[in-house]
Amino acid sequence: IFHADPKAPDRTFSLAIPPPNVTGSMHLGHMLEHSLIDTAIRWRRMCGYNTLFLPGVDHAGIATQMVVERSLASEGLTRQQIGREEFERRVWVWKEKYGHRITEQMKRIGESCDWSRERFTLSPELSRAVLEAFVRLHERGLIYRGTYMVNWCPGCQTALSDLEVKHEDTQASLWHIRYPLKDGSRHLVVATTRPETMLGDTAVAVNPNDPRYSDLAGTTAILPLMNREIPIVFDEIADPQFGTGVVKVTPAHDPNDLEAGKRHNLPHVKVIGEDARMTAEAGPYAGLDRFAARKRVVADLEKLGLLEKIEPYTLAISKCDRCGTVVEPLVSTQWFVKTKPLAAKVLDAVNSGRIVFVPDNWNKTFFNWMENIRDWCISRQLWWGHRIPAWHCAACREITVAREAPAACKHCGSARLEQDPDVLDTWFSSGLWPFSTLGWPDNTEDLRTYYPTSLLITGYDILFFWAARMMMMGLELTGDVPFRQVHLHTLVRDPQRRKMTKTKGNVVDPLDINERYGTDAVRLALMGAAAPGTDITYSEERMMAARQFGNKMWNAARLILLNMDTAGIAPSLPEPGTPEMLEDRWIFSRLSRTTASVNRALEQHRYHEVAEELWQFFWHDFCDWYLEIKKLRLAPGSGLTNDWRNLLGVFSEYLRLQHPVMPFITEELWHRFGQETSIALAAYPQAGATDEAAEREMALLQEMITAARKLRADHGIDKKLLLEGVLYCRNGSKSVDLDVIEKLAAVKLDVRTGAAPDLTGAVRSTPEFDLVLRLPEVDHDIQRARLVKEIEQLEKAIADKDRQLASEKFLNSAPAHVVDSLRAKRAEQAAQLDKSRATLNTVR
RNA sequence: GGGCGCGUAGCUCAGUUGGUUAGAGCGCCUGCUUCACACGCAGGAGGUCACAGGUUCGAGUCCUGUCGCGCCCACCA
Repeated sequence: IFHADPKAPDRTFSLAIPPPNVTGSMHLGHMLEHSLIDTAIRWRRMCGYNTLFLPGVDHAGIATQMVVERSLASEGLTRQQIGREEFERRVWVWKEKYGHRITEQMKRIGESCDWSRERFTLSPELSRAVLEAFVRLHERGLIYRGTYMVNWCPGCQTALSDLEVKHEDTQASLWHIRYPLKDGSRHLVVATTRPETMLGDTAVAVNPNDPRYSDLAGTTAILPLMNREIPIVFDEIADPQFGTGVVKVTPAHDPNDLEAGKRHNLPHVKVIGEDARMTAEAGPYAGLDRFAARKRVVADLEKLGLLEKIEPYTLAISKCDRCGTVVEPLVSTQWFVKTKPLAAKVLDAVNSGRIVFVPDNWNKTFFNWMENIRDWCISRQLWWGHRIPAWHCAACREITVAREAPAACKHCGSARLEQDPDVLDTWFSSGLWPFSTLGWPDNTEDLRTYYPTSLLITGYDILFFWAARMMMMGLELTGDVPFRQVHLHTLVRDPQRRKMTKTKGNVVDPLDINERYGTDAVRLALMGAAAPGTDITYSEERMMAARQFGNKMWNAARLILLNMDTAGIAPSLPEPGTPEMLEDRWIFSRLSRTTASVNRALEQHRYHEVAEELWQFFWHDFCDWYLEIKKLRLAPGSGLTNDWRNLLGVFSEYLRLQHPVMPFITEELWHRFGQETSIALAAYPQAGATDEAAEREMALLQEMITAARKLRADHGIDKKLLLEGVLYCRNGSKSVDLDVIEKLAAVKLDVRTGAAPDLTGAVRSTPEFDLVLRLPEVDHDIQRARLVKEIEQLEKAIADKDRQLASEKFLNSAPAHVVDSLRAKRAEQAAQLDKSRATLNTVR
């Protein structure tokens, strides 16, 4: 999140950077953030600017650091002794090695020492904000505690929110099991993908409108293996179209069954425990792992002849996002946030345009999610994080929620209180980030100045986890939006286009990439590839290309500095002079266009266009043409001439324009050109006027030079060999800068007005000019081949236009400017075609 | 099951509201160790824009369908 300080927009800059490991996936944003951290540190060191670092919320990251500290302690070392770099290296290694198994590790370590959980939280300011947010939401009835079906991860040993559960299509089986009726008359067949849960069945359901089973009212079935009598109930839960139309009801292990159970007052039999093993309720299966129990149940049913059939079945299996363990739905008592009222505020904010997504690809998905949002389970049974500020009374079993540990139970006055052992979902505190970092709940100067923030930049993969929660929390707790715009950037994928995640191990270390290619090159490469809406495939080639660009900038700067020295000018960036020469008028016009495009692209968050425009301008306009021409003008000992002022003016503006993309090289060059203060403080360029006449004239000049080079290249003539020739200009020769053409094309030309009387020899003809060169030897085959190809292309282009121009409908319905420009282009091409044909005839 | 997106040069990708001969980088071919840069310069080859229809004077761009690929969301046994 960038805050522009409204009090001093040109002096102050502040930057809030979330830690790179919040989700474990590799973002474009993370890579850019790393370079921003570099930049910010540099700025602060350099000029003492108001660069504000705000605390992040990476609990797992902090926990990892704790583990490393702990392992150091066992070696008798401290963090200070080994130094920051070595410490960070070890943290990285540890993360690589253990990744998602952090919970397990933390528990082991936590049990073996006396660390209190509070040590795992971050800043006291953040803890206070979390506490305050929880208490206020609780007071408003937006946080409640209840017993519901939750997603339980046996790997992490904690409850999860819906978002932390990922669905994966898997080839599984559908087991059809016979449940005999109590009277022994027949049996019902139920289908299930989780046969072990049958041990917890408390009913069998059929659809009330299903004629096949209308005679079953009031009857009971015998639950196989457990030999328990269970009622047969009529409920919509059974779909007559699916399978046999009979469904087993397991209220303790399935959300739908839980609802059905409520409707029919069915008991809950919890046969799978938090450890993923069968409970005592599972009778003979108690103690077995759930998957082992599944095998045993199936085998036992088989033995009893109660297994009707096994069908292959594709099902979306639920797995824990963090550790990949198959999630078990369990009835459990947890804390929840009531999300509907919060979501309503968010929907209103987005609908009314107070929050805008850029690009808007995700609008539809976002609305869909918000409209169908379910309550958010926020309690976690982890070993780090913010403790829930709730105290359980041992006397009356009631709960007291308070900002500070209460001395007595609010309900019965007992002092036998114990704090809830659970901690909060990390995204709960993350959701407070935009304002907790500014001093909330206090009404601080920072909060008044910077809130709401202007822009959130984040990856779409945490849109719901983070952005949506910040909106809900912000609107509820501060009454205003946390940010006005959300730019959802793309993800960087690995070369096989897979998402980069720590669990897959296909991540790259941004610091390492920065080291290898240079931070600026990495930024340029990523920005150039970051077209909104589609992901970036990580490509080393792109990094290398961007590095070459950096070198090109560096070398161009060297050229300028060397020549300044020769000219007797101290390194400086003076105000631009008067554009008198064609190349000056042209480059200023091109620069204006580039500046306009870049500013527009920045506003629209089209960063790839920024990178491309800047690349194109610098390499192919500034270096290839402008500097090549200016080199001819610069004289030793000249002092600061108008030529120099123009050159330096353009260069200076370019550096400022490029600075957000490549902060380091531009800053460095800025200082090498004698600037005292940071380039970041210089005004960002705004577009000036364009000069279309200059652009046209320059295009003609370029065409003349290219024509000469092509003739030379076609005939394989040594570049250094000076060629003589004649240039016939249709509209006179006054504006032709002969010197430039001669130098850049290594030719010596007579310039005449009018058309060439004779097109024999090595000739390039255009409607504007004929260039005839005297070559040692003219290869007519080459000449002919080129002309024939040219003629073919022109004929096709003209034929296409003629077809359009012959159509009444086109002439009547197309806008005038389209018709006009088509006619003009046709005339031009026809003229060129005539010239080419005439030349071809002479070659024949 | 619902939603979003992709398929354009050998490779990686641009192409904002439909409008002149569809672009870039890398790679490839030819020639250059010219005093900023061989991480470079000059020139060049290479595309029936996945396929089939449709709308339109005009489609890479809009619509429909097909094929292939990817992502997000989803408690149907």
